[in-house]
Amino acid sequence: MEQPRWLDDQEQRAWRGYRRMRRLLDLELARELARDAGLSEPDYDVLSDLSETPDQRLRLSELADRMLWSRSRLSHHLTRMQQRGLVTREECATDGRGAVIALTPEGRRAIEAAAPGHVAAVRRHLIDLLTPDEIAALDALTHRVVDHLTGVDRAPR
Amino acid sequence: MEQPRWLDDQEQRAWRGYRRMRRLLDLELARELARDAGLSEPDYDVLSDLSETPDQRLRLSELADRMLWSRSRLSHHLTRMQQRGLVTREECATDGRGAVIALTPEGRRAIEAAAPGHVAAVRRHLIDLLTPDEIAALDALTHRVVDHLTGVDRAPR
DNA sequence: AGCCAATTGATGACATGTCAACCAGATGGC
DNA sequence: GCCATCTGGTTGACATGTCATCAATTGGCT
Repeated sequence: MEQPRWLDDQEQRAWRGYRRMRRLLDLELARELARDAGLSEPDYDVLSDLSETPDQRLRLSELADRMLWSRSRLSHHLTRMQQRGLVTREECATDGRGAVIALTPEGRRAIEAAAPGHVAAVRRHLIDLLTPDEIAALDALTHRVVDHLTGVDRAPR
Repeated sequence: MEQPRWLDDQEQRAWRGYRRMRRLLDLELARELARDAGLSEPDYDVLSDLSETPDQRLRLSELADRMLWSRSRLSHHLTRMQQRGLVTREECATDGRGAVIALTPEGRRAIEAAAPGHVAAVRRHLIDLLTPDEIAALDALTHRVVDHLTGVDRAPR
């Protein structure tokens, strides 16, 4: 922390823009999702990830890793979703400790009902506002940052 | 929601990359901030916005608007920060209902101690990983989305 | 086989965020 | 000047997220 290298104007604008977009986009997507489908974004993410697996079911840890959630958070959230009948917990055949999370028919119905509207909202408020170049840039840049951040964990630092 | 126009591969990658970056970057910045300065990101944001005003003080609503927070959230958070001695609430001279939030010397010390490290982290994990073109693209694109989202509120829809 | 460290997932205590209800002070019409 | 209404901010109840801890298993090692 010798001499701070502050952000220049351009960098500052990009950083602030990012944070502002982040917040507003989140609010709007969450609002529409709740209004149109009765789901929160976390609900949607869980259902979405589950529905993408071949068997509609995943080990809790596997799901948590994909979502970048702590097991604790996921466990808590699942008990809530379970009470609403969206998912179930099953025993794991190969590991006595394990919990296998499965989509219920109701959960499947919920995600199928929610998805088109949600995708449309993502388009309306983000994707369709960008040029192809910008989408490509976003793809490249975000993945570079992600790679860096996941690399950091392994590195000794 | 007639026929959903799904995201194509490129769009999908950009969208997922964005969400992943969002999450990882947040975790890492929050982690370093807590470790190095004993502040949460919300703490930092409040202190930062306050410290940027000429007088180190702002009306609660004004602050809430800048931060895109609800008044309620800000009020709750301020009582916590107040208990830690980082900010104070003062009466407003021109409006008997009003609350003016001011940085304490301690709050000022906290933000000044935290800022260099935080900026460095933002550089290390984001800004310095991007090309100038990408930073410019990020600036342009985020502001376009922000403008769209803030315009939406006014529009009848 | 038997032991022990590591892993899985659940749980309780607590921090944080949201929502609706509320109160006091401001405002505007009459 | 008075009342209805609006606005700024606070509050309490509740939803959600984090953290530390715990019990049950597992798996490596001898």
